[in-house]
Amino acid sequence: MFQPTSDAHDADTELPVVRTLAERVFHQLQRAIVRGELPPGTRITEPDLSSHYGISRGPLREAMRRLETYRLIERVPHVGARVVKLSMDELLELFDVREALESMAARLAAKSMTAEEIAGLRELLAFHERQEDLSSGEAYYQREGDLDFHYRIVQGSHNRMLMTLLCDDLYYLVRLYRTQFSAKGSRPQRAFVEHHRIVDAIEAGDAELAELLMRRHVSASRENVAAHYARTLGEEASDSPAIPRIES
Amino acid sequence: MFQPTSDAHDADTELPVVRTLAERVFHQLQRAIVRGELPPGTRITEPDLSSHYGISRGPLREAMRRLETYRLIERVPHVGARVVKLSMDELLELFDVREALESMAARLAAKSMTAEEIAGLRELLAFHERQEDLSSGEAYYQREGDLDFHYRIVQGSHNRMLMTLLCDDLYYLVRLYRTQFSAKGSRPQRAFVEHHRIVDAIEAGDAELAELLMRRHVSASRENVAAHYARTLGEEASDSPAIPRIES
DNA sequence: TTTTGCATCATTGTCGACAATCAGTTCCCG
DNA sequence: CGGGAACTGATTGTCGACAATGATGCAAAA
Repeated sequence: MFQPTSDAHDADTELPVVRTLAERVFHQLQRAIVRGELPPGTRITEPDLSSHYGISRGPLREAMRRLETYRLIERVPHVGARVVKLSMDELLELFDVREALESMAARLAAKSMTAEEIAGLRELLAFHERQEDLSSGEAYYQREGDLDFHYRIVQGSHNRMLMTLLCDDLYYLVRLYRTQFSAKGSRPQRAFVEHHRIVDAIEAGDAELAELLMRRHVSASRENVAAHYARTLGEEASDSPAIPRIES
Repeated sequence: MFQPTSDAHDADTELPVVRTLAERVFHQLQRAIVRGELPPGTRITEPDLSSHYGISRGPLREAMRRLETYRLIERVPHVGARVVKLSMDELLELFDVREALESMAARLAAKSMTAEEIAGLRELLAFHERQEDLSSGEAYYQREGDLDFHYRIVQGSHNRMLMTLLCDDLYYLVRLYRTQFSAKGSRPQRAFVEHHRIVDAIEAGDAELAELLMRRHVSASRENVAAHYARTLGEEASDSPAIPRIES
């Protein structure tokens, strides 16, 4: 049911097992939305999409229904659907939810993670550090690698409901936010340190500490985004969207 | 979009505004499942249900898709769907998720709740106490009133994403668990006291305390369920896994 | 007797067409 | 000239039928 592999965010590049048309077009649409090919607010009409993807409206409606549950589109009966338009308020709300769920995940991970999983986590961090050393570019790291880290922690909680909520339901929303606000990490070094501290606590089996650190980690990220947004909101009084910096 | 009224659990008795057949049959099926009229594990076939409700398979499939997102049924492509079968492990997982989300909700509620909302909360508690005094039956309280309290706290967080997750996504799962495991409230008095303490903290604007109390409240409920389950499991000489202890 | 292969069948997936509803426009009336 | 009601066009909701897939049972062979 779940595929606790490390490369969950590749689920849209290498199409997983797709047994039905609706599933295929769902993944295609999801990828298009997350990548920004379908800009937020775009109105989605069933005839257009069905002809574009070469399928009938039946499977397309099922795909759209799934997109709705992932909160990537919003539908109104008899009116239509449009790609979700994200506001800064909602982004901050998402951070609160992540803080609650991911800190719980860290607590559970400290008690449930196996030695192999912890080793893989350390390896992941080392890999990311090498990446940063080489290209000094935190672009890839910030965009995907960081999510990989959080993703593994959640998997390590061994709580399937938590995994579903965070990795299936909220994961693509986080990615969408990053593309929409063109997130660039503004504090990769501190994030690296915090990641290491969290792994330390998990390895020591210190659930309390792991939870606290993860909580601060997500909270600091939230404050970073909020502060940057308030700053950019100072000079601009127009409708030009602010470009906040999002990290982890 | 949201209806932050106090009687959310009546959403299935008094049908809300239903603009489409799929919505109507969705609510009917949801109600049937939560009430236990469709026992867990029941295989659901589209032709049967479509003829039973007098609609075609199109809207029925849409209703089933929504039920799937609410985790009330499980579908497998080309195989079929069945009413979700709940295990004790999953129930405990649900408690962990609730502990994380509802404690966050209490924290936010302590900072965001209006005086009117707090007054309504106190009124709700007083009403429940009178109910208990009158019939000395914690049946209604345990089954619905308690959820009402938690529901209002979540609404008081003023975090729409949190509200959606807890009240829309997980709410009916909680109710289903209660009917399936025939939850008997074994500690109504303590729950009452804890509820009052939580409201006190919220009224004082003490976010930290409100969060901690809610966390302990949910955790205690979890331990209560786990202990009761372990006790009833005593006669069975199974390899019952140890119930992990969660401290707050 | 057990196992394997096949055939049948029920159920789900998909499609095209029709009906109901809504948004935008135009026309009429005050 | 402005406001409101009806019209038009498009889009969504619904339906029945066909195709594809997986499950079930039987029969034949080892």
